[in-house]
Amino acid sequence: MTFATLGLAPEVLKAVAQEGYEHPTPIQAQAIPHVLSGRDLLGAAQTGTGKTAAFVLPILTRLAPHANTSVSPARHPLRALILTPTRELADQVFESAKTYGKHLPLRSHVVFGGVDINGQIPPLRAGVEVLVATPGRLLDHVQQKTVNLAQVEILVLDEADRMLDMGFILDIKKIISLLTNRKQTLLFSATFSPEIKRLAGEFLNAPALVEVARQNATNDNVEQILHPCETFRKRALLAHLIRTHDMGQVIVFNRTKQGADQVARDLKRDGFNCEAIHGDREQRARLEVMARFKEGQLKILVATDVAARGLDINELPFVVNFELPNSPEDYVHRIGRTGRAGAKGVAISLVDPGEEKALAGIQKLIKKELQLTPVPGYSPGTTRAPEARREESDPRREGERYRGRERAPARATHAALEPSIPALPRLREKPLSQIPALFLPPRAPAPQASAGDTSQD
DNA sequence: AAAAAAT
Repeated sequence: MTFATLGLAPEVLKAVAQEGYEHPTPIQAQAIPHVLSGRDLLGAAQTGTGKTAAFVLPILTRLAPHANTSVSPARHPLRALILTPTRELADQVFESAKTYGKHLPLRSHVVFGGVDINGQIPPLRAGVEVLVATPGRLLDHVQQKTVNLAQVEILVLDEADRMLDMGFILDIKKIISLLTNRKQTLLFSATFSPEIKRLAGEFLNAPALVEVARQNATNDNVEQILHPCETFRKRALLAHLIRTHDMGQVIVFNRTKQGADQVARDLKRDGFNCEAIHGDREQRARLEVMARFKEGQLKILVATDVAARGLDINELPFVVNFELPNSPEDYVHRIGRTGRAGAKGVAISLVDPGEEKALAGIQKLIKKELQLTPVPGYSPGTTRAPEARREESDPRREGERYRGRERAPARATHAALEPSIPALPRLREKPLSQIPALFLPPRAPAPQASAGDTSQD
């Protein structure tokens, strides 16, 4: 199967080829013909499956025959609208539209909050065929009459589950009510709650169903490791894990913005190449941090759940949950940042005693029993230093207890834990000098150098 | 109870 057989416009195919893509991913192969045919679509897919291109490519193709180069706004009616939950995702989808539409005389634009609205107005006035937006700022533009939605034919609701979680339902309904010329609606969601089904039932017309990931299930490519850890030891354990695993790049998820700042500050102080991203940071800083992380220049991204969904980062090998998320769905999304497109990934979660309830919810959602693996020296009841661990353990004595556990896996609670589970299988003890990637280059001794950059604005 | 998103 190649892109050429899918019926995409030659200009689009050219851009796809220039990006180095030859073969569509499963969701692209399934979705593109449906979108081209004009049918509504319900897509069950996480980001990283090639979902964005699965709708961007056929939408550009559908708009292409009518494309013209006139500068008159009347001749550039807005025809495709893509709504996303987060600003970063909007920007990312926009980049994709720009890239794949570069050989077409179509205009794309993106609007989201957190940046000056005045800068967004001239391009809108000049006319764009494709607009990517977050709901709040789009409605702001609608009120200011800087955008007219009446000619929109194609609507995409990207990460619809997230938009509902974030309380966008009324905004979305309001926006849809303004799309009086809507002919085709595409709805993508990673999970399928009753609310999503209701939304789909209300706004989709006999949709084609395209599914690439199992519903509410975690990717088998992701190895899930959980370490019990007292809250106050978590930061030390995190540093230990980063030092002893060859992580390459990693996102460290936190539950709160303050927590993310704190962790980032600590890691930075220890010389780690890291930055925090969360909703309290300036939009410009958020975009900058994301850009550096995607380039590979930044190695450790300390994030809240703003980064849990939608961000498409190539081949991210590791994800760490410094804290478990408040909602079990977010756990699925977080660990979905790794193990992408066939590659193996590892998701490590640090679980303190207060998080057992959250853990139970996660296990219920993913229908999978998760084992807690203590890390000696960091987990409750384990006191030996990590270095001393392997030699000192008595395999036979430990084995008895461990084998019993394997036959009837203990529920993953602290109460069930014994301080005796064998060493981490993946632990790679390497001299720090051999894994410099995670560290910043040594800088000139400037006493003030580390102050300020991650702290809140 | 937290995060995200319009100001």
